[in-house]
Amino acid sequence: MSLEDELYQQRISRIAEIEALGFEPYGHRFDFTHTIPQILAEYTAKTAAELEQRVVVKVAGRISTIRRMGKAGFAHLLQNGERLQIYIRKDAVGEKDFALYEKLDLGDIIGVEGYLFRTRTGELSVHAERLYFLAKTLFSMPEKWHGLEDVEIRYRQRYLDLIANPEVRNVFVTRAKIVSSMRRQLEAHGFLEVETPMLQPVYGGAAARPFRTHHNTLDIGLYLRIAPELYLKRLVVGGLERVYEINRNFRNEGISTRHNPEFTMLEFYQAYTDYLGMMDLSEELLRQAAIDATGSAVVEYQGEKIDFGNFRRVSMRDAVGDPSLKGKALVDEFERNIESTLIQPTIVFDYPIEVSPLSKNKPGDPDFVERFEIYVAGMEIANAFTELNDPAEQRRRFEMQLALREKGDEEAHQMDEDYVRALSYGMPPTGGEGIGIDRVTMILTNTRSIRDVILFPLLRPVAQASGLPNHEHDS
RNA sequence: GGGCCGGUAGCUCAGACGGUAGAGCAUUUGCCUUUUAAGCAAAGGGUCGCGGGUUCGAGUCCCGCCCGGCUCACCA
Repeated sequence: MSLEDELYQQRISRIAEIEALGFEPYGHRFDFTHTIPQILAEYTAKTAAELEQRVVVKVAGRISTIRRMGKAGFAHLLQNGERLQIYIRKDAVGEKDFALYEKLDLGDIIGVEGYLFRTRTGELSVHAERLYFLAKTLFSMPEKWHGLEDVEIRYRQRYLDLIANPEVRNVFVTRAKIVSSMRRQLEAHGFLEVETPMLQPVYGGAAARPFRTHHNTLDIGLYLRIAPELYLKRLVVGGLERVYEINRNFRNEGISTRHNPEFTMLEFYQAYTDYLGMMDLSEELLRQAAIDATGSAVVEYQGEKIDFGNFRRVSMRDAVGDPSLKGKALVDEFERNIESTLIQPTIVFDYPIEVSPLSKNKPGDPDFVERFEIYVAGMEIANAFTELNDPAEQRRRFEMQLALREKGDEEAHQMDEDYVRALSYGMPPTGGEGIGIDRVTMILTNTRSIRDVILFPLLRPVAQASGLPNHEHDS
């Protein structure tokens, strides 16, 4: 028998032993008096003498360490990323509960009732008077010193990563703070949160290859959206003058430390402003999100201090510094040599018209449009423009894209007749922007890989895990 | 897709030159009523990612494949 089977069988048989003692191996509701973080926050400052007026508590958590010493012992319970020590002695908990204690495994989830005290070495602990059994673990937990290091297991079994590595938990707590900060701020500015289709008959709003799927009852092909943009602007036409959506986009392209096939985008649209208005708003949003997520507008990323309170604004032409370059060549040069050098928050504005089919022309400068992107730590984190609201011009732009598609550009935009029709009813002048939530989270949590800010990043399934056949020519 | 690196016990890792697979933690048994990487004593535990090849002999060398990481290309 392999060790893994042996450990498993051991724990299966322990379930029967726990039942024989009169406990359920998988408990029901447990009414705790405090969470472990609450106890630590409330009582860490109390001295041993102050705790002599007994504070009785009921707490629950997962056993993360255990030290048995004959007729007594210590353990640490882990809850919400924090640990509290418990002290169990036979004469305090009684025969039955002590027999349970002797059968506990690392990773089991238990409840403890008892009073707070400080040990000889001063650690705040619960002096147990009663134990409750809440859930059995059948597998052994990652090692206590090094945690879980195997990157593949960390991503495939994220729950183990979250148990073993407290800093991972913090990344996702910070991510949630960023999202809620954005929501709070946009709502304060009068934006309405909406949801638009993920399944789209025509995909648009970005240059990317899509995922394809099929609806059985309608018997039609559909695309997973690459962006919500064209739907959000239909809503602006409809009079929802400030709208935003925070949701997933899907792009059928490469995977890297900065790219996951599904990723989270914040898009927002504001009627009667332009890209300059979007610049001001995005500086404010990002600065405040940094403060709400980390406590400061200045954050450290990979050894660099990045100041979200101070954005530089530079035109793409000035950033590249070569007046002879135009169109795609200008963008190529920018992406090749300039982008990675933009560490501090930088707004790069005025893009060539060729690469910007949804942006409004720059008055007096027919080769350029009113568009900007924001770069931080060498990464693009936002893309914004004054929205093109002239339906005839929009149709010409789509036609330019179709010409590119004819020449084999798989990422060129599709014609969207329904969108042109919507614009034909009149869309007010509008500024719009998309902010990549995953990348902002990377910077604000000081992580190098996008997989570390996505709970379940896409990995190749192991063995039989995929339920679908692979289609060789499905692109 | 290309290049580089990795996959050895449940976890974290060692294994020159090819010569009977190791450590710590975890597990099991015994002792231990304020320990905290608890301690002491003993024990069990491995298709060395998978498949071929070379060899008297392969964790180690060669070939192919699988999975992952970094990186380049594409992209946000």
